[in-house]
Amino acid sequence: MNDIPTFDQALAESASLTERILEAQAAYYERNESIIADAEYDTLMRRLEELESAYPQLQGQDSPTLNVGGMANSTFAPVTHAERMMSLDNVFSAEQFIAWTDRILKDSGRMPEFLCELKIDGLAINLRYENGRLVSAATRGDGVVGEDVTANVKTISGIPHTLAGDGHPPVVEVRGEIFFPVAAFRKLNTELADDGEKVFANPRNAASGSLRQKDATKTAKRPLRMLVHGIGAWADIPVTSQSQVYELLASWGLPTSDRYRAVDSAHAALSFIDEMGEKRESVEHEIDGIVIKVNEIALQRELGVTSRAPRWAIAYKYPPEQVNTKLVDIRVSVGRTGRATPYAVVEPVKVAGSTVEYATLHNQDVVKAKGVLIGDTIVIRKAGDVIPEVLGPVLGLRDGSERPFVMPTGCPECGAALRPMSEDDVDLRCPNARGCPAQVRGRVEHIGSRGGLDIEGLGEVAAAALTNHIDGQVPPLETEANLFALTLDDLLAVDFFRNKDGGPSKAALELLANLEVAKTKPLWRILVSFNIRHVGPVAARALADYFGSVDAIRRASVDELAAVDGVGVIIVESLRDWFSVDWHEEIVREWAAAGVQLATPGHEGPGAVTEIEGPCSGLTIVATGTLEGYTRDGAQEAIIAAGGKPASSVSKKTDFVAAGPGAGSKLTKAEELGIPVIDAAGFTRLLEGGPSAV
DNA sequence: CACCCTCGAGTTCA
DNA sequence: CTCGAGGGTG
Repeated sequence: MNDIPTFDQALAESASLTERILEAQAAYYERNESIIADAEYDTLMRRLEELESAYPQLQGQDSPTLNVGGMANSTFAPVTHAERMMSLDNVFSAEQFIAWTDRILKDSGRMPEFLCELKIDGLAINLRYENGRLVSAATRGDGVVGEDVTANVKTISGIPHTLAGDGHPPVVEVRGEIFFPVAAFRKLNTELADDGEKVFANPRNAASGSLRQKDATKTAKRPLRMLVHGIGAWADIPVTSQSQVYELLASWGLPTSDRYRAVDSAHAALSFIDEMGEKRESVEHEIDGIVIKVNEIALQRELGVTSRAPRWAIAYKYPPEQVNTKLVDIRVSVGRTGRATPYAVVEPVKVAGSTVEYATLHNQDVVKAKGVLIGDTIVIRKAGDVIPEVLGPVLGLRDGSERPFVMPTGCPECGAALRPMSEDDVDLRCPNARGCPAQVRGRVEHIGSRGGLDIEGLGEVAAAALTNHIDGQVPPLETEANLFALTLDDLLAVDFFRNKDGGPSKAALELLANLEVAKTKPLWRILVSFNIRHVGPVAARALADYFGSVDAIRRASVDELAAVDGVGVIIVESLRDWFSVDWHEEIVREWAAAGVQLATPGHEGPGAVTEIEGPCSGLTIVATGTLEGYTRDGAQEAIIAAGGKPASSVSKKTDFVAAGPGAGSKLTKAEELGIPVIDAAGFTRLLEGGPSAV
């Protein structure tokens, strides 16, 4: 049975499967009787797993699939909860949420106050206090019977062994969530990986693994945390609202979250949901949604519960960062260096805000390592919230029609035989550097890019228009050698640069004007535009500063080149290789002939570079995020002008990190290393007055 | 020679 | 942003 229904069908089906499985489990574990055959139980379980792998958001933490094997092979003693641990019903959209609030409205006759809180993606735990002393801690299990993890839970800091204050009933059960803080989880995984051990798939698994240690001293070493969010039945509870429950729990010394908000309309609840959705990443624990509860306790009692969930609360589940989609095809693209890169073509799907159609697979080894077949259902996520990444296939959804990817032997664009360029190169490359349209296009685009000559009007589309061979016609550019010799007539031969009336398009005029401007750009940009392997902005700058002209670099000896800071044997080799190719010589010749400035005016010739003296001399500064008043490149230039060194990554050697809104991992790293972080205003002060001005 | 710091290259979508 | 690899340093 491999047919996968739509989300709505899957939702309904998984709910009914879950119910039947839980019933069977309850009968088995509580009353020791089998109400369905083992084989049928297995079938239900497998089907549920299948649905959950197609729609991961269906897998709530109380899903029976997370408790495979039940208590049978557990090393922890079973504990029967005094009161059943309920789960929550889920909604997946604003519409479904409104439908839920409408029902509350209908059932109660008024729109109540709601309490919104984060739904922690951790492990549900029940703490039992007798006369104020913690006597038992148990996992949820199937809701009725859980596992006794008291010894382990007692090692978690922040969980009181004795309740503070008084006024607690003789026996009280407190419900909450144990989680592994995200930052600590990353650190743990790095350490595990360094030691060659298996890493945890996510913080919840890490929490689960850490809690279920036989040896509680191991649990103690893991930085688990807990937040409580509920209290078991208590007939004459001395408070009237859910928010007061939290105050009460906090007054007993229990850890409660401060990220909750009481709202008086469904609309306001949705705002909270949206707001937290955006802040999702900045919370210390993973959240998979928002829990909305009716705040008034009297009304909670009035609304009551169904067999498995209260009617007075609901979980709004965020769309997952990981989604499943179909791998339609694996194709191969060739970049400016000739490298042949396989990429996944997938059925378009929304992930973390944007629709993904393509995802790189890097090279054939990666395709093999990921184990994906064309036709597979695969799991996709956004790495760093931007770049789609294929995680792997959903094996349970294969039906036999999938086929493996075969790396082509020829270049998809020019047909030349692909081969590794050196002996231990895993990448296959198209050897036809001069004639392969894909490579010429890629190089021309690189010349126009921001890191290159920054030519507006020479982007992806224009580069393609200039280099595409259509119906065997010779394009305006055969190689980049002629780029600066382009005339209006050359451009008018291509549709892209013509208006409807046959005249030159705005793009054509813009390109010609900007090519003219580019001719006098700094020497390092020219070097970057040569597309010499291993020579990017930093190496190009070092070379340009030291030698001052293309000619001086070409004539320099190996030793002279290697004397430049940041240039080693590999880069030297690469430079000499480049200059020894005759059609590269032609690029230099033609560009010079077209008036491109191949030397820095006023440069004294090869020699040590005099350091710029400035307020930031000797400082290494990293700029990240959006700094008001600076462009990305502008910030770099400003650092150099002030005598500082702009770096692209944060390390112990970094002196300052200038971070604006949108800063990501570099900011985190800076905080980890205790490096001073400054904002845009501080950055300006630093540039003008040096470190003491900050 | 083993590390750590950087850089280069490829990457997607709005 | 991430990965792999070049360059420099102890």
